[in-house]
Amino acid sequence: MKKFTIDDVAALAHVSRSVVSRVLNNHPNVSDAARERVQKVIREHNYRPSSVARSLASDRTYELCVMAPRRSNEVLSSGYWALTLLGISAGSLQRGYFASVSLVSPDMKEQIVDRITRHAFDGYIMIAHDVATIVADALQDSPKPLVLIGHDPEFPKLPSIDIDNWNGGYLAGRHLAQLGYTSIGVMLGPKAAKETNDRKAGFETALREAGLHIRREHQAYCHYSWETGYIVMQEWIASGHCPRAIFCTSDVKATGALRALYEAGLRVPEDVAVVGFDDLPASAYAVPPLTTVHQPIYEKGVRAAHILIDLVEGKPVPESHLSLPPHLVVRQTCGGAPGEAHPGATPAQDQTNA
Amino acid sequence: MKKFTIDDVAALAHVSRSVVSRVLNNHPNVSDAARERVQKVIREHNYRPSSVARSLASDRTYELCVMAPRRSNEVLSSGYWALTLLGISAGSLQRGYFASVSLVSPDMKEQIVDRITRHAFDGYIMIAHDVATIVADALQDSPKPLVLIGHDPEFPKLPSIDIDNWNGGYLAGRHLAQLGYTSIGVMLGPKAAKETNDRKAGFETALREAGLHIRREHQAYCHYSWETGYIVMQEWIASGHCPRAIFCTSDVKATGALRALYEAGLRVPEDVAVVGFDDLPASAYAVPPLTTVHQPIYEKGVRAAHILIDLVEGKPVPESHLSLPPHLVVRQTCGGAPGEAHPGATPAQDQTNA
DNA sequence: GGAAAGTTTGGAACCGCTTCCACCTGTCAT
DNA sequence: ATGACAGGTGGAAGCGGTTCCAAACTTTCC
Repeated sequence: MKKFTIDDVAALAHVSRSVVSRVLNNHPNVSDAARERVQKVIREHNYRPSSVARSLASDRTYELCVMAPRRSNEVLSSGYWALTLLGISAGSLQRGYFASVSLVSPDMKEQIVDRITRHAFDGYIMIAHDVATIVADALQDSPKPLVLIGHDPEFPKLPSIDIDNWNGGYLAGRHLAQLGYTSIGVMLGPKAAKETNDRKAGFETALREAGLHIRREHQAYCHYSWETGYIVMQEWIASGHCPRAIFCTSDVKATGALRALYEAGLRVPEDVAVVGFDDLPASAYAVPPLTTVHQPIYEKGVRAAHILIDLVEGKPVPESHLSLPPHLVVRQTCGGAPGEAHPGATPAQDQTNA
Repeated sequence: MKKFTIDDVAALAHVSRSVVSRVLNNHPNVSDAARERVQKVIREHNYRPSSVARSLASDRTYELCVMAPRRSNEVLSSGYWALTLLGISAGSLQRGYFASVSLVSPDMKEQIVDRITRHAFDGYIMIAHDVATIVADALQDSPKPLVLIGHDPEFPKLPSIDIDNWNGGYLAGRHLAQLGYTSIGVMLGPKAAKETNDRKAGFETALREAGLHIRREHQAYCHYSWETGYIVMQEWIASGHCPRAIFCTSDVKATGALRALYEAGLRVPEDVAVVGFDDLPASAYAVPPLTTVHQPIYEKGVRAAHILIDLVEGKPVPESHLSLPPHLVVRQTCGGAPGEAHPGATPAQDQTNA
């Protein structure tokens, strides 16, 4: 069956294909009569212009490429990733673009780079910096714009969006200090990451303000995964001098720690208090529901999409490094004032409403 | 800056563009000398053919469209979705295709359908049937193949891949019955879904074989979400005759139930035993670690991709409704023989190794 | 009434690739 | 020698749109 093309529409509407094209693209200079005839034909035959042909001619694809790390399945299945993508996708759709994901891993580099550089996208979003290092060389002389989710000092010129990690750490530290905990441990992220150091610095500042400090052995650097949280916690418990409260720089690690505490027969928060970071949708349903630092994951995605599209369309982008504020969500893993309600009893719903 | 095109390559290699095209597509009839010259130029100038132009000329895009429900964020952030996508993406990549996701929701129907029908994809994969109902009319006369993840009697002619849900339910029922539980409740999925009924039938068969049955009030139909699991469990607890063991047809609901039990001061499994369904990566880190029916989510994705690509390439597809076997993963929410190790101590890793 | 300006139109080039076809070699059997 | 046939090559016609340009048709205004 022959495809129904713009020429068919033109013929049936008794106009030239130029007119049809103008109708398709909302150009002003089309007479009402012609416009109506064309629209009627389009409607009746359910005609859709080929995006491929259109892209070739106009050098615009309206496709955005989001590159996410393929990494361990924790990152993906924790919900962080899905929520980010959901945000990007929603933001793109609002502006008439589509976001499509490429899972990037070092071993697939060839294929990914190949695809990415084939002029099929109007712009790129990278979730997490390690993606950046993988594809950086392939993209560095790309004429297409690129935005990063998460600041990365290695790529100072790339527009990026992140949260105020220092403040996030500070909120966690102040909460623990205010509740009177003094023996405090911290499970950080990868040592090299900027966000790790920011969260750590904010956290330590809060403790210092309360006259506290963290013992060397209560400080661990580890990946974002359930397993590492679980293992580190087990080690602390086994060591005999387990901290009374811990700050995990991700909910996933906190969840792993929760399991280790449960298996060791320790109660949360009576024996050990826990505060996480991220406020993943699942964290409201942890046992006990997790007190954590909320970051607007979904919104980061939406904003990243808008920034990128502004760049694509040549609009001025005010700030090149945008920072969103985190906030503390108090649930049940830190105890707190007796009689205090559990503000986290209902999971945060804000993220899907946008 | 002018783009570097096939004609530039041709000129530099002193051949016609036909020859370059043949080299690009591994056509046999090219002399070794010419092939080498072309490849050299390609390498030196880092030339990449435009996928857009190529698609227009060949009517093949090597892009697969995967449609996932936009729905509530639970589905997305539970990991089920991400794992499926990961599988599809891996399966596609193996065959030289790319999978890109469209989040489908009724309110976005216009835009989604518009995009989907613009001849930009070689084929489609639908995750979950409700997606199918949204876009079904738009896609029904599409010449491109389509595969479904999850059987759906409404679309009998569509190739699909699923697990043996009946058997999954049976495994859960038998486990509970063997452990000696007699007062058993069940949280099912949406009433209309085929998988709900299959799991229910298998579960009930196992109970019947043990001479057991489920009381009317211990049977609830609800969405896949933490919240509904939480609420239903709370209601059962409040009713005064809470079942001694429950089967939740998704881990997400089971996790919600776990929180309700925790908050009511009930111990798992001592007071109430819980068995889930899915074996999401997070479930190994639930408190307590969740006993559940494992389904090969990642593999379903891989297989779906392969089936679709076979269809795209005109290869014969042996079975049109493929079923994969589930299996039981015993962890700590059901109790069990004393002294029995916890097989779930380490989370299932198989899914990412493929 | 006619020039100037604005609106609407169709023709044609072009985007970068694939693919059909005709043509030109050289090899081999007759 | 002559023909048949294979491998290798370049020319040219698409694929389905956008966009520039000039022509034709209106309207406005002196």
